[in-house]
Amino acid sequence: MDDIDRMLVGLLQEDATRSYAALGQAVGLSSGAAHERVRKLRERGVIRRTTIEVDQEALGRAVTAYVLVDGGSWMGDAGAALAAIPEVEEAHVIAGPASVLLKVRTAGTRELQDVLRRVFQVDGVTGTRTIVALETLFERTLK
Amino acid sequence: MDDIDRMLVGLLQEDATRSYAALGQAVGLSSGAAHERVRKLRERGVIRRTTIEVDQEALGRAVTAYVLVDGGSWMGDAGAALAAIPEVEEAHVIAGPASVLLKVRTAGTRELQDVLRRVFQVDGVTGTRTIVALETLFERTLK
DNA sequence: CGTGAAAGGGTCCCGGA
DNA sequence: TCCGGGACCCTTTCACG
Repeated sequence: MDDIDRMLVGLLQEDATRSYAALGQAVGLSSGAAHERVRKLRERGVIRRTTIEVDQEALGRAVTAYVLVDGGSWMGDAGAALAAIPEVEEAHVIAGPASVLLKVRTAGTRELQDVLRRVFQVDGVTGTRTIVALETLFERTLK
Repeated sequence: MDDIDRMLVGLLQEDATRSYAALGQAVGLSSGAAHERVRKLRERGVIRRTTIEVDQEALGRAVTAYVLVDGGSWMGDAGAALAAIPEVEEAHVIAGPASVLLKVRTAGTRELQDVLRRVFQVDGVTGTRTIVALETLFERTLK
């Protein structure tokens, strides 16, 4: 995990369609060496996978909301129960004004209401507070 | 934007290294036709770009936090001012207990404190409340 | 851990339906 | 809009430094 590895990760975050030849040239290595480094970054799990970034609105996901979830008994795997709700994009156990914070994306407010109902049915949940995003200023990948 | 397009988007979200031949086979088209559809999805902006998913901890980003930002005058482009802080991954104007919600990733709590200081210096900001993630149950791409 | 080259496969652009 | 073919580039591997 040296500076060259960090450069390769940065370049691939910007555009993962770059060829190994171009990557190598950018960091001062042959295509073979660049290929080998990227292979190892994948192997070690630094690079999890290569994906596409999708415009969620174009796919009918117009509403973004954050949900603060209250409740005490997080010993049972609430994680799995929350993961079973397809509209939940993230779930974090938090320090602060609630137990868990969710990021949720739905087609509309009606569907959001439905997701909240399902969250409420998860074991140990005693309440939810929802924060709706009116406008997303930006969502980006770091560095 | 028909069912085939949606399938192609789903397949590429899972693994963007798939060949057009494999994509075509999966949706019942030739490699050329699959290529053409994906090209148009990019052109229309449904597919924004192809990237890699990086293990943030492996890159020295151990702390994830959400910051509720208070303040009234969001006419000046606070968006640009917030985007100038590299540790801010997302920024949303919200309805609820604050004006803006940020997602922030830093190496440690010391760096988080530094980010909060810079957020406070943005025009119109009157206060912040920070929610630190103790454990991330999951972060995934939808569908 | 790096290079350079060779073989196989994929991308990408056609003419035609 | 899709198919099939072909030229070209890239990936992937390997012997060697």
